[in-house]
Amino acid sequence: MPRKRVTSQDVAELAGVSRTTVSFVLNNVPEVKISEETRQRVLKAARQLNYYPASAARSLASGRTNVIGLVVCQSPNSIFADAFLPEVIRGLGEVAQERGFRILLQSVEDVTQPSAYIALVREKYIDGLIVSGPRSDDAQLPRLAKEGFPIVLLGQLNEVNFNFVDVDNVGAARMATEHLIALGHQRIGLITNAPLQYTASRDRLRGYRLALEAHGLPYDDNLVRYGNFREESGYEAMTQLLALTERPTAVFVACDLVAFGAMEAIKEHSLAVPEDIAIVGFDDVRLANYVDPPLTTVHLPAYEQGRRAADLLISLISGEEVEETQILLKTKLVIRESCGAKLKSASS
Amino acid sequence: MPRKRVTSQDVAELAGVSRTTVSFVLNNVPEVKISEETRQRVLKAARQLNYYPASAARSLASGRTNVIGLVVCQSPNSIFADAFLPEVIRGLGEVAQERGFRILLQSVEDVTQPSAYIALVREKYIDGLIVSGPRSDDAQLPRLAKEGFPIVLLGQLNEVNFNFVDVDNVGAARMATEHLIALGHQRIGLITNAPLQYTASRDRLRGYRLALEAHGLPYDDNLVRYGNFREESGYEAMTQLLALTERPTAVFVACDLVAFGAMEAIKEHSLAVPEDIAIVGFDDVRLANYVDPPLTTVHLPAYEQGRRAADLLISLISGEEVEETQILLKTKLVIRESCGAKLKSASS
DNA sequence: TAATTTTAGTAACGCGCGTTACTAAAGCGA
DNA sequence: TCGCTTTAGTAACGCGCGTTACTAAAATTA
Repeated sequence: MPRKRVTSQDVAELAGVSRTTVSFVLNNVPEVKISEETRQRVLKAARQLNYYPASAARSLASGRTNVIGLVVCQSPNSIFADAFLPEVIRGLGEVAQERGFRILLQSVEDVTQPSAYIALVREKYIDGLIVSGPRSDDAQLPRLAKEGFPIVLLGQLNEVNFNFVDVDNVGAARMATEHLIALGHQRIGLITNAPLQYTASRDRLRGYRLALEAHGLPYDDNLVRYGNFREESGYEAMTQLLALTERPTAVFVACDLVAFGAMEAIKEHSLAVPEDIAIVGFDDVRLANYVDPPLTTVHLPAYEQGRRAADLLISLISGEEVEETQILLKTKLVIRESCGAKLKSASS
Repeated sequence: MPRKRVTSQDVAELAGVSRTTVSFVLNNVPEVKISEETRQRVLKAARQLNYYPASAARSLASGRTNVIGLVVCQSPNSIFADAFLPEVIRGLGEVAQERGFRILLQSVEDVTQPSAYIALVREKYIDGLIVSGPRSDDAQLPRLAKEGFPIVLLGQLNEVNFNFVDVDNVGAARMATEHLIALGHQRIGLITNAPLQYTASRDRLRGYRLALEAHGLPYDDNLVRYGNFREESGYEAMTQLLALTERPTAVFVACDLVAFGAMEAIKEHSLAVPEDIAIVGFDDVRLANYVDPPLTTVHLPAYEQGRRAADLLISLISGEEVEETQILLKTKLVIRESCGAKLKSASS
């Protein structure tokens, strides 16, 4: 005997009012006056019947779903930054719940077939979209944005004027490099996280250069190599740096995984980190705390990114005036042992 | 000029048929005959108008949403098994997409307030539920199940007769222990992943005992200690084992994180892994491949779990006859260096 | 040819709610 | 008392679709 679904009609009858009144009370429609007494009667009836409005009917009538889509592109970045996605989800989920939204998850494996999430929009499953790890070869996304559909990127795309929440890569890279400079290093190498077509890579390179310039250090092309997310690329790049006649005394590796590969190469040359070569990474993968020596690295505020993205998107959906639609979040340098800072402070 | 939404009415008019016919064609209703010619006309009109049915209207009329809920309880297990959630999501997402379902994500932080996902059900956002890391103190879940709402657990709960997809913990623990036995160990310790109120802990203990029994080895209470997900507990437990007058030559640690702690303790006693004490872990956290020595451990088929769970749930929702509603997945032992197997094979 | 079945399609209802336009009653000052 | 405003609430429409019950025409059978 699965009792029939309780509708607002049932609540209305029990409370002795019209269905309209029930709707007004439960939605707190401000411009309609309802006496406190009937309001309480309605609320009581609803509680008594354990009434839940049917989402489908509600969104059919209102044109809104109160659901936001989270599109997760399984790009190399997000795959290797292990704890990133769960943290983002945590932040996102919290804010969504606070503001009465649900999260619809769409993971996109096949990048050539990104249209999966388009259906979410067309079929009106969702009111807005958060895209993690957006691809610049995705033609659908700019189109949607141009139609005025609310979108927030976790990451950046240079083409169109997207709303986004991202990490301040320039600032982070600069901070990391300056940390090495402050430790007395003059010849500082860079191994990027990825080829330069990635915005993040370019930005981190820029931060590195800014740091050098700000401290009067020359920029030397020979000291810059390019990683591609993976360890092997770091191993390879570091091997090249070590082969230099004048090799760097410190290297900023703009991706932890790549940094692990780099450290491997250093070990194989019977050199020590940080004594011979200091290393600073980027991402603060969980692993970073466990390698030998523990890696000094830039921590990503994934949780905060999730929160801000959700908040921004929901504000856009709700038609609120938003002052800041392109948000760069500050990062934090986690100082462990690979940079040699603790060595310094111990010896001094 | 955001052109008005295209409805099935528009398609009907363009195709010169009734709206009913459009619905029949697009939903492939089998018991209704539509001539191939009009069918094509309708399909063409739909394509031409770029028609997408509105999900809200559809589910209001049909009573189904084609959405499944994924409830992620941030329990200690899932938090520390870093790559677990993304993998599960990947598997889940694939199957869901294949079978025409979406995924609604609900992360539950506050365990005392699990009712958040109840609203998902009551408000008819979803047709079924997948619960990752279910809590036994969650009173809502059994109630829902009793009402006949389709639920699949990722994990197990002993109280009610839930459908679930889980790892064969008994078999996995037995396999791990037997691996150590096969390597010649006679005194094998056990450090559990968690206290015994957790089903998984009990099962792994049981697998350990079964392995001993099967090979005529005595079970010794002194060799069994209890972890609680975290490294420190492993450190602590191993320290106790090392203090034994007759200490084990190998230890099966039923959780990688705990195993890391244990290895720490071993190192501090100036003992070597695996020469002095062999270690086998459980989870195959990404880290496992990078610690020193790389950890031999039980790999969890997270991706497969996601797939099977989605498949089972959708079958239940669709009212299909399902033969197996309680699924135990086989695990795989990943042999690295901490167990000493490679040592053996090299020396022999 | 008439009676029956099959084929191809339609009219109309209902899913449960938000919302607009309207009304009846009460309050209020003159 | 009358006209006017405010208060409190309602009737009715529409959101866009699935689905049932029905029908007209064509095909088949007797």
